[in-house]
Amino acid sequence: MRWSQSFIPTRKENPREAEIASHKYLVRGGFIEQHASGVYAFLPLARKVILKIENIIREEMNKIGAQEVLLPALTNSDVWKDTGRWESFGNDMFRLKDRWERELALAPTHEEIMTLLAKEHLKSYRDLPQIWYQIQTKFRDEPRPRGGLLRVREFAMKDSYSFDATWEGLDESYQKHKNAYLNIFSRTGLQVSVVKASSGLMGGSDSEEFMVLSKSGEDRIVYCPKCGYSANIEVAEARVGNPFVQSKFTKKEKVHTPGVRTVKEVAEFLGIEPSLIVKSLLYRTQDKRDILVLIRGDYEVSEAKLSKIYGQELQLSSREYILKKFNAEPGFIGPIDAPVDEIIADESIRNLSRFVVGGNRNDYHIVGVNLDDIKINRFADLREVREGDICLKCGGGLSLENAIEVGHIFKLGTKYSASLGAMFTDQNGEKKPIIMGSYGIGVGRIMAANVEVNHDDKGIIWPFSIAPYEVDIIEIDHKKTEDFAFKLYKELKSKGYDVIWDDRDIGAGAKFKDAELVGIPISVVVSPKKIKDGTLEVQVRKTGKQFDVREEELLSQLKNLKKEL
RNA sequence: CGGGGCGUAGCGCAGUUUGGAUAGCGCGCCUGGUUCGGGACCAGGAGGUCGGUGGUUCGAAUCCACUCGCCCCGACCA
Repeated sequence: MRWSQSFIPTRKENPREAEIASHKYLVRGGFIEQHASGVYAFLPLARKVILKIENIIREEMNKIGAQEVLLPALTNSDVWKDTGRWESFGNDMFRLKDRWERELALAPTHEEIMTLLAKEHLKSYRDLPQIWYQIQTKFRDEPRPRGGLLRVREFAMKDSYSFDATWEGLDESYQKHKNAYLNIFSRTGLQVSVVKASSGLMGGSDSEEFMVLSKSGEDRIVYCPKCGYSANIEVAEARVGNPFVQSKFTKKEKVHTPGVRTVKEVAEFLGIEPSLIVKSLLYRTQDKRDILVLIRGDYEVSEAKLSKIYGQELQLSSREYILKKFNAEPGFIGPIDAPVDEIIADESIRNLSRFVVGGNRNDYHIVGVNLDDIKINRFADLREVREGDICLKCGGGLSLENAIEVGHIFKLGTKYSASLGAMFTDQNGEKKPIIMGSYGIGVGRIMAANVEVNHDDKGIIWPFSIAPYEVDIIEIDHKKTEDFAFKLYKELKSKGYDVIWDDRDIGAGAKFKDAELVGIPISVVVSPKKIKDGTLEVQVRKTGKQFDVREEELLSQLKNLKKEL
């Protein structure tokens, strides 16, 4: 391709709305253009990158025997109602009506549609196992799109689904996907951590996420540098830092604590550690039960864990509601004689004694409290793991890191097959629900995460495998070297390189800047002076190295560079 | 949905506090010329419903109300 004829609208300045590197550079480099919040147009360069990523995905999926399909994005509401997700997806699902007022949805994912297809055709254990996948646009009405391509409302996803007759078969299909995913991410130039994850709306048992460590990521993962344990913070488990503590108070009594309502203030006021305070938080379930959550003062409640325990979203109660219910400010509520339906306590308070709780009356706390003084309905792990907590597996100290989720695999089991009646007949003539798995990859996120991880202050640094072009032929003075450059261009193309020829009649500086911004791995500079001596200059984007090569050595040099990049 | 911010030429911004005449600047774009190894220079030029609607006023980019859109921080997910 000639640059002069390409549609590559690069810009000198950062777009107003972009804050993170991938967003800035993808817009500045002329890859993407925003159309609406969380909706982007993909211009030629981005399209090329995406196609390269998709092809790598296809190769790896086909390698494990998966077959590509393409299902509708516009779907009938019935299927969603059958599995209950018409309700549970809530506002995240784009819904619409046709001219006959029939309800439709733009599919946010395809478990239902795939399962229906399986139901129609997979009738016998002889038809199993199967793996079907597609690369398709999904629609989710995200509450808050952000970070350019990191969180959008319309996005390409590779989603695959496995259908097995046995649980062992599911394990195998799952493992195949895991291996394929590791290949895909490594081939697209990403280092990923595989972490235990919450299965959320998908349901099912095991699930793991593929995470790219990046400060722009909106997920947080916990990992143990010693033994390699890693998990999404939503499900991460750990032992508390200092497990047994007893306060200086020797008997239970009410003390006046005027105006001190936060844990920090109470700790300072009473002269004790925050870990000796038991924090009480009031939550409300969807079915309107009041749950008092108790947790050690130096920890935060994980609402993800809480929701999992109750199987529904819990809402932290408002100040107004607490005032009405307790006749006290939120900072002063406590578990003793609390007017609630249930008291649930985090494991972190199990070993405490003579601790401090709210007095359920403004400006009062109760000190010297023991667990016997409280009627706790149950204990559970409700804590959000903190930096420095202790690894359950090896006793090492845990670390926290931000990450971008680029893939997620689930063992679904029979949730969808059972509710939609996708049954097969086994060898004994028994009808059983098909055992399923579902596996997703965010295609656009691979692109964005790549830029997050691979960039410098000049622009993007693509890995060779997914670069929009592999080689950029840069002419210093187009008028003088056009014939030479054209020959070189044809030659490199004939050797299979994806090459762009910067034949524009503009200053060399601008061409270098564009090449760096757009992130083409290798530039070959054609200078009128140097070609007289039979040399060309090679510039390597990643290392910043520049060196001259003899014309006849160019191809072998490129071959070597290709291996490294 | 709660909190914070923004909307002025294709892009990035100033002007709004304290209302006033032809709404500015840089980049980009067009024409001519000189240049040609790190976003060139000179000369000339085009380009605006000041997000929208309604109001206040002799007069609104500027004040008021409503509204639309976008970004960032918190609860979901690829």
